Amino acid sequence: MALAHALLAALHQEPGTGYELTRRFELSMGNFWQASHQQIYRELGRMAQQGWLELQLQPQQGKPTRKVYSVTTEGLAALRDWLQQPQPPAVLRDDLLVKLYAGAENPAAVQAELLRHRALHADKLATYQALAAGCFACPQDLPRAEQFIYLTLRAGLSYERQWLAWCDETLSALQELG
Amino acid sequence: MALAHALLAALHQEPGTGYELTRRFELSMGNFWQASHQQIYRELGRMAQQGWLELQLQPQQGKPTRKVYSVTTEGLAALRDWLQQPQPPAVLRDDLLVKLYAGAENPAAVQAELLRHRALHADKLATYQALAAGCFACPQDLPRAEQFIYLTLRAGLSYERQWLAWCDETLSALQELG
DNA sequence: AATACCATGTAAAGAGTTACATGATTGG
DNA sequence: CCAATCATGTAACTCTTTACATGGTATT
Repeated sequence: MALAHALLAALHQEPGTGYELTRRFELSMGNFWQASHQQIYRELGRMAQQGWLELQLQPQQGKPTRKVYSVTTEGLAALRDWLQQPQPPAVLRDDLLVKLYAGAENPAAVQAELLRHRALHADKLATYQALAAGCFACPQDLPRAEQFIYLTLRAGLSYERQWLAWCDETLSALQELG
Repeated sequence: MALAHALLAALHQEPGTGYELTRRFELSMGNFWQASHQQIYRELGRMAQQGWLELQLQPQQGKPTRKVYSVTTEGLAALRDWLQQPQPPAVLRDDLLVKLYAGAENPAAVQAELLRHRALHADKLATYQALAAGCFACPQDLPRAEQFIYLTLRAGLSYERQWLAWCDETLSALQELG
């Protein structure tokens, strides 16, 4: 049920529609949680039924009615309750490392894939750095709640930097292996 | 279908039973792939039906028959084929970061959870370091295929070291936030 | 006597992915 | 005119988790 809690956290920060949440899960939250619009719409429906969210309809001309969700008192209580429950660390399931494990079968293919991933991580890192320099230029001046959000961005930076460094280290090890 | 490929990689390194694979997925491979025994037994059955694995039965007295799986020529071909196909980087879905995102609702709870995770990461790091010092003391003397496996262990080390450092950094940021 | 380990599975529920589907508006 | 963006959803499928189930052996 963690998608539900991620949605609670997002909607508690600011109410929004399924579509907007999909965007947010691609940008700021996408850093540590990924969800497709199908998942989000389904989950929002469930959560509204459960009483965690309330729905405000905003009809528009020529467009589907906007369904703006916001967190109810029960929803906030559920979020607070969940914050106190210990959770195991995220599980890692990484194709690239499976490939490296069997890398002796085709070192060139693995090397190519490492280079590709290196580029993807470098891109993400650049995106996060731009975000940090832009919206979070002076973190100590931010409202309190946003300082916590800034700390999640720092996690993204640290995560991408680590993979980038590991790709480089591994590529040179492969060079030496020949 | 990536569990299938992780199993191919594991069984290509050395044939084994579902139970043994479950152990291996807890130890060396658990570093980058996690799978429960239920998943593993089911997937092994499917893969055998598909012709990727062959099965050798070793009856035992007083115990269930051991079912030792090994990779067939088709299985190896499937693994080699998969090695060449580009794959997106692993997705991260981390409860802890969702909690931090909503951390303003209960900073103390988040701090406690960070400390708990810090300890878990420190434990894992120690386990990997012991493995590196033990089985992989002289990596350059290892057989070629195991040098690739060693590189996946280095990923685990890097990953845990990064989370540990991030936990520390974030904990001191929380101190300052008060 | 109890716990842990070996060794295998089934069933059901929950979460996530992929494909399909619609229709207006805006920018190049 | 085509592609992208806004905005919503359904259906089918796959993958993962949790719970249930059995039974012998070894250790404390």
